[in-house]
Amino acid sequence: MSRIALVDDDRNILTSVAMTLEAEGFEVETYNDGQSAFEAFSRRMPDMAVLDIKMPRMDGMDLLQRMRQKTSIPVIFLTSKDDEIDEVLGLRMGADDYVKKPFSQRLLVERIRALLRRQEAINTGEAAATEETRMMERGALRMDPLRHSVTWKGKEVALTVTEFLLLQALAQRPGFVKSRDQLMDVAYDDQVYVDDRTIDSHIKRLRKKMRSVDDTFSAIETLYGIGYRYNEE
Amino acid sequence: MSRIALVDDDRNILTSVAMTLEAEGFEVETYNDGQSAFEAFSRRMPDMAVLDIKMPRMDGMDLLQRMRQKTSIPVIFLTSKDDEIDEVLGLRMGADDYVKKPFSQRLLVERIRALLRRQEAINTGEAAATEETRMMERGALRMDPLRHSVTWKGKEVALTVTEFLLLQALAQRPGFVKSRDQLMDVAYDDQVYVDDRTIDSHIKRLRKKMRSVDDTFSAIETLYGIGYRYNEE
DNA sequence: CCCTTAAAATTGCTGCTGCCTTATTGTTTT
DNA sequence: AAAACAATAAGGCAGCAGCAATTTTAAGGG
Repeated sequence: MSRIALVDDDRNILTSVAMTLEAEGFEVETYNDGQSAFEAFSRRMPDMAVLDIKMPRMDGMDLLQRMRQKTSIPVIFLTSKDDEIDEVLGLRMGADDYVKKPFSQRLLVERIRALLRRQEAINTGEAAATEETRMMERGALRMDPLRHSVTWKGKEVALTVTEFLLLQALAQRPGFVKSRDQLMDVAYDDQVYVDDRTIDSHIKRLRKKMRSVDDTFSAIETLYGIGYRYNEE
Repeated sequence: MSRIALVDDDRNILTSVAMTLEAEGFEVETYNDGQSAFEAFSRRMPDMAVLDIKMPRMDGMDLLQRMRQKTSIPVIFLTSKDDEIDEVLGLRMGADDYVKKPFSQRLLVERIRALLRRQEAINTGEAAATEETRMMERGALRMDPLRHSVTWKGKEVALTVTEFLLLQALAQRPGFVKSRDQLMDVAYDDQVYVDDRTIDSHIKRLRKKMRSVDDTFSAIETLYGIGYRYNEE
């Protein structure tokens, strides 16, 4: 069974997440800071590591950098601020995934499983089908529901949860209209009513973000009186 | 079966809520503005009314005021801004309840049912036990989960959902400590992790709001290293 | 083709949340 | 006691969501 190292300065995260992971059948070791984790790793390397970015003594970035000189085990970052995410994504510093705080433990477990599966596939020489199958590609749009990451015309676009859900619903069937009501159903729990114009607001912000990548083509079209439609170019 | 009048300028609310209420077995009539509702009411009065505050031609406040000259049927206001709520509460203008937008239809149905029950009890001369049974009283604190309203030392205090849940959990057992973990369980879905300090933040804001009513006594006590405790005076 | 009206886009604002930083308070050690 | 350490409080900030107000765009009727 896989041994997972958990490094975070918040003891509450450590114990709580550790319990969850152990319940899921993983073997877990926990560390309060990068320094002590690093020392332990030099004695015995875990199968994968979950690191908080911000920590006393040695932060997640430093730790990863030093780890990478010795090993290539999968690493997941825990991040709280958006600029930290940018750093993880932008610098391509060797992290395999990241999870934004506050996070659901269910999600973290999913990610861990996904990475371990991929690792397994690599080790046995299989094609890593997991990532490919979950990706959604529609024209120049690539969405990864698991990682919650979106690429538009090759560039990473940071979407909020609501924006992501709406875009996903629209892109699911390019060329078909979706009414605001249908879009609400996707983005909200049943029974919760929000204003029609609120959907418009989210579409507005979506368009703005996509426009910042390419302002010559608008993928989300308005059907006057009906709703919205996603078009491939 | 009860006839309910629904008055709102947003057609989406009208149709959506009307459908729900009809599915719940109510007889529903809808109006786009206060003026037409008023005219209809003068012909035949419904058993109860749900009014949007802000409307063209005649707004909910005006409508209610005119209605009150003829009838005392239960009225629920739909409000979106906090100052509107203050108005409803502060002016005591004869509304029986209010629901904040965005609202869940389930909640609205609950409120309607509650008011109709109370009305029924009044008509038949029974004691209206509904409100009393659902109220929670702990010392100078009164909490009404259904209305989501809180009174501290006689004064209305506006709490957010999270604050309400935390205070409710604490006040449930005066004199007993609750750890941050326990409080998290109350306020958050299972599996979602938030920082310990975030609980502190909510407690901070709770205290601040309660302090603005009375700054000589603090009902929420800190147990160093343990958690928080609610004390009756 | 212009005018009217309805729908949608945009801008801007507010409330809630979560976390960070700094200051304070409480606890333990010496 | 005083110092060292840990936990908490206070203030403040940024992201997100939802809505309102205003402007712009589209549709339909003369």
